[in-house]
Amino acid sequence: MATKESGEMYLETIYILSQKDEKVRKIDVSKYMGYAKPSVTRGISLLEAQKLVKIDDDGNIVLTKKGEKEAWRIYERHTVLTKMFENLGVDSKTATEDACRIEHYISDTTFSAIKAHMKEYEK
Amino acid sequence: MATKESGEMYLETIYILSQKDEKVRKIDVSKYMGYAKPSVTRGISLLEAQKLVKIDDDGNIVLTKKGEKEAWRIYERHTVLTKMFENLGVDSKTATEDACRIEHYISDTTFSAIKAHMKEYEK
DNA sequence: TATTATAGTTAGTCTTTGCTAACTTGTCAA
DNA sequence: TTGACAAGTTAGCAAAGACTAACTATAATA
Repeated sequence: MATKESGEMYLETIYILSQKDEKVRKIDVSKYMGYAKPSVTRGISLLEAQKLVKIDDDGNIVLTKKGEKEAWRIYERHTVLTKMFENLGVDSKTATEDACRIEHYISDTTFSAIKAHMKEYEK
Repeated sequence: MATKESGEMYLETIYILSQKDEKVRKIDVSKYMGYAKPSVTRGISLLEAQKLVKIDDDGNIVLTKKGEKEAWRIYERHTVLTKMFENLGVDSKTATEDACRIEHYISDTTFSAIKAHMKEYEK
């Protein structure tokens, strides 16, 4: 899983957009992330090279099994971290922003510990 | 405080080394961080330009008031985050590694919330 | 004093990841 | 059919931040 921050953001965006809309094109990613079209072209092509997404015949971006798994991994970090920060009293906006930055840097070990703690806390 | 990850790591390293040894030179930073000497030369010169450190007549790196404050800010994040992860059951090594990556990305707001929570928890 | 090792610098390279400019392609309407 | 617009690509630039190679300068020792 050598995906780094930039790639992870593209992946997460594709994941989020495909929850909302059935079809995701590069222009959607471009608009959502606020990146120029050529940046997206390249960003996505790197994901393609890693077999994380493919482009179907109509030009839609489709997550592969592997991509889906990885995207979920990041998205889960995002939601759990956001929740944790909110539980600590941080406002929604800041909690999301921080989660969005930190999600790329937390190890599996630490994330598991956080998740376990949250589960406990929920009770 | 527009210092970013790389600069923050140099600053934190200087801070840590100056706790241990009275004098800190670039070569010490180089060895501690595992970076090549020219990288350190430039890294430190960027800190100088921001008035975060200065080089005294003997070539020692000295934190300015501003640098000291900023270094402490980062170091505190480091220690508090490490402690938090350890409290959640994460092993020392992983806790430190994660803290070290995350310390650069956490907002003041969220960090304050974490600190408050830890203080509560200590009781 | 001359030699040598260590610290530090200069110059220039590489990778990542954003950008703009300008082109191509495909669709839809006048 | 032609014109125009939107999506996407190609080519090349820029900044950050690491690197190596090779130089200089300082300091200690034979």
